[in-house]
Amino acid sequence: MSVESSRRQKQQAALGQLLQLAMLINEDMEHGLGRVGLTPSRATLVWELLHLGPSTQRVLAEAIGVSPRNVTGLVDALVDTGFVVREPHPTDRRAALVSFTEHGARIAEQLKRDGEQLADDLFADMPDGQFSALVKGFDVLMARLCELIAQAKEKEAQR
Amino acid sequence: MSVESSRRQKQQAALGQLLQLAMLINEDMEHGLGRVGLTPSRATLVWELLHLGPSTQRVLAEAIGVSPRNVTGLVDALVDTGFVVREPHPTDRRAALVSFTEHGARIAEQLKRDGEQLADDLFADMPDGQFSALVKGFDVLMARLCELIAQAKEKEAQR
DNA sequence: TATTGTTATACTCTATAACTATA
DNA sequence: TATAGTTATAGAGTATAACAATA
Repeated sequence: MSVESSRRQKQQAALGQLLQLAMLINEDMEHGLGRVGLTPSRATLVWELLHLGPSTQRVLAEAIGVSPRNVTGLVDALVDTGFVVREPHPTDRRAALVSFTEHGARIAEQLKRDGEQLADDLFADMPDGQFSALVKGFDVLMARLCELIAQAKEKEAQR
Repeated sequence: MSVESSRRQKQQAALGQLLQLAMLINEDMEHGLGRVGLTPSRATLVWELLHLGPSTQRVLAEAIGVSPRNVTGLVDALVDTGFVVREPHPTDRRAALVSFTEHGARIAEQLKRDGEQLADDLFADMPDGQFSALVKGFDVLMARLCELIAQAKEKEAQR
């Protein structure tokens, strides 16, 4: 077995680990969401609403990258479960402004704290040097990945 | 701003980066799957079938972690699109053996090669030292995460 | 009696297209 | 004419429960 093939195998193991890590974190977060009565998609909307403030569904659709029709369903569900309300837009009678109920605002803040807690749980015990090396690796991977995606898009556009 | 709070912020940024990295990789893979006519769930079944060889639906259900009913739908779809066939089980007349068509086997092998290619694209340019540090970070994170999940499970079991 | 896979039913997320009310 | 959000329709993934055929 050559040195190159060994590195290859390590690279595949690394990709596998990265994917598994992501899967486990997602499952963990999803589990936490379920405990407060949110699904991942609804939580994404709640998250955006926390950062945007009261917004039209159109704005929310663009923020979370789904169709306007889809947002109707997510907002319907969040209204039914008491997280948000639709209010009339002050100047545009076609539009509705989505904003938090008290309960929704409380849960949104809790999601924020939960995220902070998770980051702390994952990284707090890591020595500074190891942590910086990991972040540096993330940076490099992200840059490389964006490069790959841009290349792929270019190729597709040529067709 | 204290040193501690700065580290906190970096930790959150790191978690955000990890999640975004995972999201981008998943989107990229999903895009590739779409090009060969597979959805993520169906591809997971194809992937398991590649590693298990011809299997009953029950075995597949446990391998991919979904209900037997769900596997029925996935196999139906993969039969309709020409990736797999159901064959009678040689000794158990209740069960069906799912196995690849020629086309399915070819695509499954291609998925494997695509994964290898992606790992190469992502990591090949990384110096050995940086790569090892990154893998070490993944190891530590994975261990920490499994610890956290185990703790959470224990707490839930107490209720 | 237990197991394999099905039918029946339901919920979530997603999309496009056609339509209504309003700009 | 364009935009905001809806109804209508469709497809994918997921689940539980009841039931068939077979072990």
